Amino acid sequence: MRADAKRNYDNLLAVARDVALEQGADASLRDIARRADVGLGTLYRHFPTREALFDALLRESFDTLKAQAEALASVEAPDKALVSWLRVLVACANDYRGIITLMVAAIEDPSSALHASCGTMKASGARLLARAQAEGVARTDIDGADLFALVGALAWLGDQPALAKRADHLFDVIFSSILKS
Amino acid sequence: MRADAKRNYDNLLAVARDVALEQGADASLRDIARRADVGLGTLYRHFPTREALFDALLRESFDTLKAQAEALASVEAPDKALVSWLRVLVACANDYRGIITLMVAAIEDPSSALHASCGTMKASGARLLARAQAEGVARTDIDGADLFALVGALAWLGDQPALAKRADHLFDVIFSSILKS
DNA sequence: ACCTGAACACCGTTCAAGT
DNA sequence: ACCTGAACACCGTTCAAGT
Repeated sequence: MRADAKRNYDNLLAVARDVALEQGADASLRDIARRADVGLGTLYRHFPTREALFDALLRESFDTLKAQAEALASVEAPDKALVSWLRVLVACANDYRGIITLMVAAIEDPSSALHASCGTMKASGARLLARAQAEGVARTDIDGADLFALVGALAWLGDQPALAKRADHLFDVIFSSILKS
Repeated sequence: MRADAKRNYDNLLAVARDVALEQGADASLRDIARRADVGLGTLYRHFPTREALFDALLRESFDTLKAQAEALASVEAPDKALVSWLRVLVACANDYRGIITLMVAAIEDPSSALHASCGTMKASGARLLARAQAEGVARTDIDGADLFALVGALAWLGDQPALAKRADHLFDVIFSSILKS
């Protein structure tokens, strides 16, 4: 990548982070380009879709979550491992209001730039769930897809100003019933 | 209301229903006016906000739900009454994809045209929940606001194409843990 | 009273023209 | 290679002008 292109890319990402943190996942791309002092086409060149932009914004979080899932799978008690990992996942989704909707849509859309990352998250969760189930500490009538859906629902709660304050409590309500330890 | 105005109102509502059933709660108002062969200002005259339009579209459902809640409160077993009423509420919300987001926002916004209706729904649910709790068949660590939030989360699941098929199952998972019958 | 549609200030997305 | 911004086809919302 040419030096000026690299500079634009980094600047764009930094500005997008600021804007998206305050305006959420459907922030105006035009506004981002404007604040980054860059032509709109430059934004589209670096991030052909909104999903590509958010995948870049969440890159670190996704990588960390994947590593954490692997680490937790061997050390912690299976129920604690699952719940604490899910808590982090939901928190990451809540960083960008509305991103969870893009993420769930990405699951069934292989052409989405978020598809791979979301597949990884889903698989990591499914593994932690399977271990908890195998050890008899999680109910067995849900699977990895159900778990991802529940994460989506809880992240959505955290995105709604009117409901956000209940999100943590409802997380406990729901997972206390899924785990039977 | 003048005869021509009444005709416009009814027509607008009918067209809006069709469009919203297929496009969801953020259907284009311009498109609705266009399909109703009416000026955009006429739509705004009859329905000053999107919320006002959807409150009108959901009027019957809201009234029916309120009546059902009252009827169920005296005949059915408290746990069955609660769950079956909630199922209908979620189904109504799922009629218009995305309407649940407007509804939850309306709770904390007294100026929303959906505020009253949502308050009524929340109160109806809270009453059924309180009865179930009083009779010892529902866990007591959630309140009416939590219940409404759970309904929102489940309705949101039903709105997501990638998750909708799991919504019914997760409804059961969640409420089987809230009711202890 | 009621209706119309132009006007305004925004979007997302594309692409010819520039360096 | 990369960048720019005008162009296009849309929005929601308001409001002067018409009947």
